[in-house]
Amino acid sequence: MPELPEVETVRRGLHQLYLGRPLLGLVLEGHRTVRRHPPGLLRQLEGRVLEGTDRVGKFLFLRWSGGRDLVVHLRMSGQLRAEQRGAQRRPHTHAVMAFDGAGEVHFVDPRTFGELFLLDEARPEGLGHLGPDALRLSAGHLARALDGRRAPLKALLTDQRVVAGVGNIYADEICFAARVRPDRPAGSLSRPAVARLVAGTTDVLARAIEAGGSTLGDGQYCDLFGQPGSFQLQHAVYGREGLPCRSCARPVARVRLGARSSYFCPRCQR
DNA sequence: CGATTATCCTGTGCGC
DNA sequence: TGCGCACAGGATAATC
Repeated sequence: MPELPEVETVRRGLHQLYLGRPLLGLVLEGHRTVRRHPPGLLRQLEGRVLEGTDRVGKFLFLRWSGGRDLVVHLRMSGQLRAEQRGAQRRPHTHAVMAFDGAGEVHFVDPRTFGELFLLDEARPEGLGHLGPDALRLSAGHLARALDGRRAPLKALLTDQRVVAGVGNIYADEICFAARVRPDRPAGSLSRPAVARLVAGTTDVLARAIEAGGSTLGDGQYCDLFGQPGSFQLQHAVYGREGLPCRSCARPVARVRLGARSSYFCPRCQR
């Protein structure tokens, strides 16, 4: 599932392929992909030049000449794929952006949770609720966010208002790196544990970006070119229930937090 | 207010 | 073989 490292990998691909290219056309199919404002507003992007790309958490930004930002969120099953001009659309293709001299980008999303929207037109509040991007997380901010909270640590690590970009997979990997159980009450963490979480966040996400993200067995995530990531090969705990901990060889445990599976090493993580 | 649960959706893989 | 169902999970609305 696309989390920060996967979205960053896609962003870099878009930047590499399409920066400086004019958008010839943007075609939408279906009614769910643009839902924060009238879909027709996207037509104002046609003819504009892609001047930059950005990312906050799992939100991807395409910045266009004239000062418009198209926001893309892949949610769980969304993909952006680079295609040749006029390429056949695979199933669940909901948007096609054609670039002058650079082929097309297809937005493919079987579960239709993903979305596109123009930043200025977004309702209700835009993206102002997002916490700091996970790569810019500070110990002070995290300590304040966790202070006094009884909810499981992982619930706050995956709360985009606390820190933007961490989802179910990387929250488990970060907790392992910090040697803290994901089900610990958030407010019970010591100051050193919070510091380890911040360091673990930076380290895990940076290594995951380096590896092109994680592609699980379902093959849901791939980059613009259809290539899977390889960070799953380095996962310490996620998806490894019963397998030996890479550090102490004890079996990795799985618990459910909320409705999500969470993996941890009962010995290495307290 | 904080914490939990339901909702959106489809492909996949499992048990019976 | 086929059917039903649990599961995967990001963000947000609803509810406790």
